[in-house]
Amino acid sequence: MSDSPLEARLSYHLALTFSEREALRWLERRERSYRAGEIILSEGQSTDTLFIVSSGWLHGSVKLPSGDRQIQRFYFVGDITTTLSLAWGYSAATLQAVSDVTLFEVPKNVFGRLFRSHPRLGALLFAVVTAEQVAMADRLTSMGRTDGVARIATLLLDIRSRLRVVDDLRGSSFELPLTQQDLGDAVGLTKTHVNRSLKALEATGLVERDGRLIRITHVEKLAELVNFTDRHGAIATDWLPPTGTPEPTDTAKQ
Amino acid sequence: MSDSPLEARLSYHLALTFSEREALRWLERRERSYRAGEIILSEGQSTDTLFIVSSGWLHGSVKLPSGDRQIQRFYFVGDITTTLSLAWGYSAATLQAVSDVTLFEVPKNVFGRLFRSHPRLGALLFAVVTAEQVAMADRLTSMGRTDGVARIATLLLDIRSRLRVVDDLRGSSFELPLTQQDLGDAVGLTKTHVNRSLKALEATGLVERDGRLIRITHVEKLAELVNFTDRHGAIATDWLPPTGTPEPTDTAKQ
DNA sequence: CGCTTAGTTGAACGGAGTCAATCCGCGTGG
DNA sequence: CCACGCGGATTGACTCCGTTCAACTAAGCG
Repeated sequence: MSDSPLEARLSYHLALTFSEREALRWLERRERSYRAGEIILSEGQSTDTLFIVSSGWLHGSVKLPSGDRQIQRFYFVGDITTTLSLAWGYSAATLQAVSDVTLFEVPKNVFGRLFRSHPRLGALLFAVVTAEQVAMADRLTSMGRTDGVARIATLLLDIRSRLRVVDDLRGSSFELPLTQQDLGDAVGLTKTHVNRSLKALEATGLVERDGRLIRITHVEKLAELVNFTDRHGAIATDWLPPTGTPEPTDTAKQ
Repeated sequence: MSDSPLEARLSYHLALTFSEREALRWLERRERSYRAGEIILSEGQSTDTLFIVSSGWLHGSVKLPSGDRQIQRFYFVGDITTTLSLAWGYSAATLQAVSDVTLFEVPKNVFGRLFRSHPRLGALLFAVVTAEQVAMADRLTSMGRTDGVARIATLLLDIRSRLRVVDDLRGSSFELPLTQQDLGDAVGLTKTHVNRSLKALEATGLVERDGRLIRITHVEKLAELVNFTDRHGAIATDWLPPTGTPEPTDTAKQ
């Protein structure tokens, strides 16, 4: 009965009330599917909807005048693409499907109402974005201060930990429907060097590859080697406000 | 009467109600000052407070096992350091004062209550963080896909546009109390190469330096040259929920 | 089966790092 | 008022990681 991705994501952090769960499901009404590789939204394109990932995964990227591309972030099941366009009337990046995906389209104003009807959810969503920001800061650190091998390793670990949450992920291997060019665009390397870095990673014995299948044989060891911290675990919720809405008379004080 | 930095920041996007303004001021009660260079909070240190920047600016950084440092982001007047510790019980980075600063300390749960008493502010804060995330994605792109000169130029443009908001910033020059090592730690370069990049920038005639004073003589031209977009302007607010709190009976629907 | 896209590999180049000396501004103590 | 000390800015020489350019191979597909 409850296959709501967003609900699942938030429930991971906190036990939701019936009312809250219902409100989340309310967001997930307009559904649409895309094929792997399809472009859902282009950079600069005007839009007033957000997307909640229902299945599959995708990425947001930008193109530079030089022709280079930077993949800024990946979106997995339960993620909301608020980054792209909530703050403006247009999208700050191109959203493209990595695998076949199903998305819920949420008008921004519907999303906005959620903050009013369910303040606790609003606060929780805020915290989730905050955690994402830290994850992005990690990537920044990775790109700014580590070499090719470490960048690739970090990316693989990160993707793995995201896929783990939803997909079955039996064993330690997972499918990576990304081109080496894509990997390079994500971590700031040339496809050529991505290839060499992958080879080097394999040589350490910590990672195995078979076509699009990646297997990290010693997750802990690799994580320590490249100083990786998983930012996708549970977040603190002790500071959240109580459920429901306060008395209408309760304005500022309290 | 209204020298509340957070209020000023949010008012920039939206006309606030009296009640909302009062609620924001309520956050800014515990004030504390630090000298330039002082460390306010260390990476990993446990804490349950957030900081609102009242005056001056600071940065958040992490240290790598290799000894390298990465400055992940700068905080200016009106910024809230939710990134650092809202989602966990400890800080994800080290917070250090760049200039002399004054900060308001806000307990996380007090911050949380704001979402309940003033949902619209909650949504607005959400949007602000979203915009910050896009700004950080820009930095990622800059570091992943551009050379030293462009990275430094982008950083200077970004800092300038942030300082512009609050400081007087008469003319086009501003003081940059950052070491070349700091600049390097921010954009992923060696201090040596930062120096060379700065020299190269000066050679273009678009930037002038005099000690710690930076002057960008042709902002537009430089911005276009390095493909810089200012993400700190006004954000869309048309999707925000109405002011105040809804009827207590109004739970999920609507 | 030919075509096209992605993965590999080699060789040479170059941006950025490393190492290290020198310069400079400035505060301090004498 | 001046010598000294120190952190930061500069600059030079050399090295190296990652890019470029360019084959060449493997894999999917109509």
